Amino acid sequence: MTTTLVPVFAALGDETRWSILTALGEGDASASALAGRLPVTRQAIAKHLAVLAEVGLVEPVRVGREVRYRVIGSQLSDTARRLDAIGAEWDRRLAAIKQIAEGL
Amino acid sequence: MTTTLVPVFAALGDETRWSILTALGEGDASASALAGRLPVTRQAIAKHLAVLAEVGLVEPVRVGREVRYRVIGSQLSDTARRLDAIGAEWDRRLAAIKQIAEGL
DNA sequence: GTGATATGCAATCAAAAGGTTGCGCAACGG
DNA sequence: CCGTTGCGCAACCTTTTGATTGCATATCAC
Repeated sequence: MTTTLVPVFAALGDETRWSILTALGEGDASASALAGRLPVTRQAIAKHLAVLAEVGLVEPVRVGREVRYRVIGSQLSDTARRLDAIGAEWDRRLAAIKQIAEGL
Repeated sequence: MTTTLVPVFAALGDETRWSILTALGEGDASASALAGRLPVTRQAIAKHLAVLAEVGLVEPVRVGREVRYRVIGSQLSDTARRLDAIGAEWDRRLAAIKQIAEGL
C-alpha cells in the first residue's frame, strides 16, 4: 500500500496527533481512553485517529463495543526511508548542479 | 540547529511546496522565476518559501536585486534520519509490548 | 532619468482544519 | 430491564492556511 507520502507528512505535522501517537506507543487504546489522558475531547481525538488511519499510521481494532487503535510502526519507518531516498537524490542532483556551476 | 521536527512535517505536508522544492531541485531560483513555472502567483510562492525557510528546508541567497532560494538537502536527510530513529524506537517498544501481551 | 523588472507589505477572501457541544444508538454489567 | 459506557454523526464555531489583488519600493539596463 503505497500511501502518497505528502498526506502522511500533513498527518505528522500536528502536535496533537503526535501526542496521540506517543500515547498509543504505550499500548493500544480507544479514543475514549485517550481522551482521558489528553486535553482534548473524545471527538477531536476520533477525528485525529481517522486522519492517522487514513494514511496508514494507525489501525483500528474492534474489541467488543470499543475500538482500539494500534500504531503501525512500519509505516513510520517506511516514510522515513522514502524521505531519506528523496534527500539522497537531492544531494546527488545538487552536487551535480554545483559541478556545472563551477564550470567543470 | 535542531528544528522542532513537527513544523518541518507541516511544511512538507503541502503539494505546492513539494512542487517548489522539486523545481528548486533543478537549480536555485527566485520566487518570480518559480511563478513562471508553477500555476500560482509569485506572492503565494513567496509565502511558501518563507515557510520552507522557517524550517530550514531552503535558504535565501541575495543576488543583486533578486533573491534566489536554494534547497538545503541536508535538512531533508536529517529529518529522515530523525523520523527513522523514532520509527525504530517505536518498533522496539511495540515488540516489547507484544511480548508482554503474549504473556512471555 | 526612465522604464522595466523584482521584491515586500497589506488587505482581503474562501476553504480547510482543529475543536466543541449535542444527540442517537449499540452493547455491556448488574 | 435499566443504567452506564463507548461510538458515530451532525451542526456549529473559530482560527489557520493557501491564494489573490493592489500598491509601494528598490534596482538594473539603457
